[in-house]
Amino acid sequence: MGTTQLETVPEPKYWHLKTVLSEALDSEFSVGEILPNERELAARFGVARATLRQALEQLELEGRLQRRRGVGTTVAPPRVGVAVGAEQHAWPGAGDTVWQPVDSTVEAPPAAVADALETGRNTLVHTVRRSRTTHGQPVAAELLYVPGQSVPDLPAIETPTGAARARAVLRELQHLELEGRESAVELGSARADDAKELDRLPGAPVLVVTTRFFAGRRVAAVSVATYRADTCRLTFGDTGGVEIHEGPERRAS
Amino acid sequence: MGTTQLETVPEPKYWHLKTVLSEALDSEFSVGEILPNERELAARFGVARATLRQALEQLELEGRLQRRRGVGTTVAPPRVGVAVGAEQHAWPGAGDTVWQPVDSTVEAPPAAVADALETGRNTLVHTVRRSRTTHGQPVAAELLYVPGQSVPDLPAIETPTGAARARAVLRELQHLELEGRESAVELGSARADDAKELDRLPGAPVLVVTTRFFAGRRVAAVSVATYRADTCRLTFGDTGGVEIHEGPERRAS
DNA sequence: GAGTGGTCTAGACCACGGG
DNA sequence: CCGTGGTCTAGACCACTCA
Repeated sequence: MGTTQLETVPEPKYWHLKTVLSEALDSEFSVGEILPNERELAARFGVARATLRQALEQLELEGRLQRRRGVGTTVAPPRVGVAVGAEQHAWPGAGDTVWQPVDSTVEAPPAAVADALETGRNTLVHTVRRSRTTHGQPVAAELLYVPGQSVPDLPAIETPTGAARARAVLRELQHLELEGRESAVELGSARADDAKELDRLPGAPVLVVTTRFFAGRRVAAVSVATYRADTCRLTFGDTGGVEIHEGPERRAS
Repeated sequence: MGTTQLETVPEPKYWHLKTVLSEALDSEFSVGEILPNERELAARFGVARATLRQALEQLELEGRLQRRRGVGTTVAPPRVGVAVGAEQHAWPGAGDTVWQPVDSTVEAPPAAVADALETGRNTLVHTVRRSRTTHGQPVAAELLYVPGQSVPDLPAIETPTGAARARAVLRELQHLELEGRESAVELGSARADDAKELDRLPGAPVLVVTTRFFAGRRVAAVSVATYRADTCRLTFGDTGGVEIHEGPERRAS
């Protein structure tokens, strides 16, 4: 008896490091500032570089830091709020300024999308690639899947090039009456193509927003949008597209 | 000349590993099955354990695997869709079956919440802790912040114990006419208390849903709900709370 | 070419769960 | 107790950016 053994929970080093760094970021650094490099930080805290990196990874995941190979680690600006699923009854691309059509093809969608579209697994559909930027930074890459039935007049006006074709598909889509939409958000990791468009490395954490558009009692289109999880806060609600809040918002510690 | 140098992109080992494992999961394993332990897997693939772990981490992030210390690595079931922000005009706790009141206190909210509430930084508010489970598994932990003005009759009926007090606050809230709500989703990492409630380690990836409830042209309450990012898919839309889809949904490879 | 973050190794020990 | 995943180390080399 006597060995009361308080504090039986030895906090992992990287967790403690993260806390210390987080407080230092709040008090001693300003947005955009470059931190000392990893080798020096590790030495300064008396830990192995791998351990320090574990702490940095967490802070990057939380949107506090931004790391770039060959450049360094900088203090990230607060996450930007991006409106998602506003304009409940507007088709994508209707007078859109935030999304830029990039390309368009005809191909067989991945199985999960085919299921959501309720078409057969091997049915060809139109695809439209779009990218979204805010404040000059890429924040999202989207792939929109449109079954041929949803744009019956398209083949007649077959346009050759990528972006123009994309716009044509979006234009045809406006002819349908949109009845509703359903969205889901989940965590994913960036595929190689998305990563490139988002200016991140493959495997970077992303928020995947899957939306089903309903028209004529059918699923008229499916969109899979990939948002940078480190820089974005997705906003929903009755705001009509207005961003909820701006400023130094931080989660409770 | 002659050294045409195709494939100048040496794919990282862990990335390739992830792909190989992912395909193996699809074809050779079924949900709940236990994988060989990390040391054996690493040996089998001829890589260091740390490298293998990097691949496993990614797969866990994508909800394909579940790892538990002292137990092993198992194949995760498909993510469960949880409805968020349905019933646009219902207060939290109105005949709720998915959320369980846990506790309630009076305290000063964190700065970010105080800002969202538009109360002063040091104003005391009621807090209500709730937890959400699906299929017997904990999926979310919520902290609801309610300024005293929103529940003016509460002090008179001061109830002592935690869960009962939580229910009392929620009941008082129903008296207000809810005008709308705004939600935002972002990636975070679980704090120690949330992690415990979610049966995860601290730092585990979570989807943080911040909701502002409006009544009487004011922000009447703010909710910060923390969902397990590995097991959850958050659904929004005109579904009235019905889950969007069930089944073997997988993102495009 | 110098300096950064990204990948990888081969070890060690620890915390936890279950028999 | 044993086996599991979680943490940590001290190195090495690679890929990228920029002057």
